[in-house]
Amino acid sequence: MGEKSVQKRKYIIDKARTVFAEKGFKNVTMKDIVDACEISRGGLYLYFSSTDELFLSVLSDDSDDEDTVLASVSGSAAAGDMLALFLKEQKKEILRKKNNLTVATYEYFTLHKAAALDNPLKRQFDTAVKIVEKLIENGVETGEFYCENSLGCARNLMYVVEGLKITAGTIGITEEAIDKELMYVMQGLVPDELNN
Amino acid sequence: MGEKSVQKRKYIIDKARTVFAEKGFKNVTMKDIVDACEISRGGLYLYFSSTDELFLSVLSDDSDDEDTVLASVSGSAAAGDMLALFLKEQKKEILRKKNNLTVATYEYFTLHKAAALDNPLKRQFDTAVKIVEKLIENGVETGEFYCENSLGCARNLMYVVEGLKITAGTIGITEEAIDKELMYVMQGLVPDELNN
Amino acid sequence: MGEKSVQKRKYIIDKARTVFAEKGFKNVTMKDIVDACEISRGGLYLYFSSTDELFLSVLSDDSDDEDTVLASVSGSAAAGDMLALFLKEQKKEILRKKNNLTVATYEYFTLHKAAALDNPLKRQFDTAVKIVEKLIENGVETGEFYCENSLGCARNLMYVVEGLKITAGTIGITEEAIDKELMYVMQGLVPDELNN
Amino acid sequence: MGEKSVQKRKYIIDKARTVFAEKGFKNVTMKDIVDACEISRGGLYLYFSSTDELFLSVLSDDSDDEDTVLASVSGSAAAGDMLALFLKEQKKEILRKKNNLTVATYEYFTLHKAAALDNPLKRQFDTAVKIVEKLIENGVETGEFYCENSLGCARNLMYVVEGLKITAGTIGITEEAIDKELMYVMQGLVPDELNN
DNA sequence: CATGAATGAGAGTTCATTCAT
DNA sequence: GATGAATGAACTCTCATTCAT
Repeated sequence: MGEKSVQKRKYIIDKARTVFAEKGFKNVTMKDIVDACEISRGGLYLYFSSTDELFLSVLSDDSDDEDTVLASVSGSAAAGDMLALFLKEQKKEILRKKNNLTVATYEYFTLHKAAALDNPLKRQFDTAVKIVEKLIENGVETGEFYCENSLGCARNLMYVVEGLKITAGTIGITEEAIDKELMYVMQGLVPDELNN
Repeated sequence: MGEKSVQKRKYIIDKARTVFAEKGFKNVTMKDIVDACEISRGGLYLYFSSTDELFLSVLSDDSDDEDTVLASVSGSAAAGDMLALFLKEQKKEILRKKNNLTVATYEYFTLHKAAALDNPLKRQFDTAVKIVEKLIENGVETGEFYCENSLGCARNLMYVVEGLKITAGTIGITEEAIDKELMYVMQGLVPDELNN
Repeated sequence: MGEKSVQKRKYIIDKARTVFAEKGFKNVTMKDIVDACEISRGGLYLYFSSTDELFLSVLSDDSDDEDTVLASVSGSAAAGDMLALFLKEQKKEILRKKNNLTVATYEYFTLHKAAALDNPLKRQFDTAVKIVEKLIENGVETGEFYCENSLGCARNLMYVVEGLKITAGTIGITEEAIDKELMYVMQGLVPDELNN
Repeated sequence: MGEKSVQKRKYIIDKARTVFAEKGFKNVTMKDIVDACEISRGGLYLYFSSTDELFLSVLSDDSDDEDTVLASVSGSAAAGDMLALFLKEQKKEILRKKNNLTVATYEYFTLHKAAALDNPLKRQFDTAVKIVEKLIENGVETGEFYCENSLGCARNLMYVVEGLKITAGTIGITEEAIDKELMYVMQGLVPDELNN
């Protein structure tokens, strides 16, 4: 096996992300990847031996990106601004047509429920909840937010985001609808006196 | 072609529902259905000529069930009770292991976005929102609920439900978590004086 | 087995002729016949158990028609008129779109060369040659025709007819082209002094 | 896709010609070809994706051979000799058992009448007629032949050849019968004084 | 390391043929 | 006799995977 090229590995993963985003998971064949990468069949197998392995690689590659996002969120700005920033990222993710792995991911983890425990999807969700919780707690301390159950509130927000994601990927959704929905959630956090 | 045996058609649809629930949409082959039904290859084609057609039949067969649910909801009980009943049904749906078509449905409509306009998924979602809206409005009138934006609130609730459904189908979710989440949403509707 | 209905047998043969004429031989399935006849699958098998058997029946049914034609030719009119009449029949056959079994017949006997000896096609061809030969001999006796080798001449004429048939069934041919060709052949029979 | 191995392509075409010659067109399946070539199912599809495509390839491969024949005919020998040579080639073609595509070709163009305009069969026929016409004209000029209508005569000859071909492929025909027939046609071209 | 021709398992689909009614 | 639902064999076609170069 040896070293192969890390660069080429990365290249394949990037191309594969596009393909999975376009076609979901099960619908993608090794041939689709080979065509998208314009490499040889055998060449692909040198790096990945199945769409399963490839998809997981795309997913963990994505986690890196997310970590970056989360890092940027955990700065020291006002809690409200930071939550707004976080939601803006989520909105971008929801609307993203290209490279949107939502449905592919759902598909993949339907086919592989067994691995559900250390499921990247779960980790991702849990991390996001924790971050939102933190942000809300900060906001409550500074008086920007009012919330008696920051964990419940954070979880609620993330379920709404999940709902928006899957809706966007299947039924379709307009930007306005997303804005309206996220606004609605945010307003639940604002103290009544400020709300008026 | 005639309708052949309506009974057998129904039988195939029922078996197929189980298969789709287990394997999603794209992962299901006509052979899977044939095996599940214990009929011949040709026999299946007598009734359905593709997994597409079969899946849509499963879906519309399901709609019947839903209508029943909705009918039961439109009784004349107290708004709060009726919303609770509605959410209980949703919870049942979210938790359902066998015959849960959530992911298969999402998969199907990812592969067939073109038909998005008269998308059963959309119709289903919109109907649910309308019903919840009505229930909330009733509750507000009787003083059971407090809500300034019943449509927004209804939509929020349904996005949460969607989020719970897809989470259950992929990451997995416990009954308690669902209860907690639905409770959280309900409490947002209860007037403050009653909440304490 | 018993008697079945001679009438229905005839009905099936007639419908089948149309189908074979449209689609050739190998391309025709029992289902095609069933559809054309609007009878049941089982019903067809009561009368014919394969397309082979059915096709042969169509063919021998045709022979009856031909005998009629030949009978009409063997009247006592002038040889020239009778040959003209015969060629007119051949032309009709060549041009016939519906119920033209030429290619189907060729196909059938390609697939069943073994049975070539008592091949209806051969019998048909030989009979036609004999008739033309007779007609020419009559014409020579009455001075209408000039021909030193009536058998060769008859055979030549029938090969031309075969060539025209297959050309019509594949490349396609215009009525004028047929007329021109048959005329050319006829003129070869007319004594020089009359030809000018 | 590239051309893969030209050699193998040629190999497949050669094997396929034998199969089509034996079984006609419609009766041939991709599996028949696979078996004849002793290659894998998938392997065949690498080169040809249907019996249609394969058959046309066999046909155009044949055209090359024909061009050679025609070239050899357009030499500068005496017209009579050249026509004799041409007919000898035709006779070889008529008698050829192995690799005789006559019936398969007729079958193919019966099933694909639509494409009749640029029909190779028609092109082939028309070319042959033109060549014979030229040969006859040359012969008339040198006094070897007598013929008032060289085009009509050429066409007649080619219809006879077509008739002989299809007869050979279905009913069957002896070499003597072909000789007799071709001789008959040739004699029609020889001036009377020489004929005696 | 990289290539891409080749393989063969397996999915989709059609149809001749049977058989209970 | 007649029906047509049901069967299963056979065909088309695709793709993951291998391997000689």
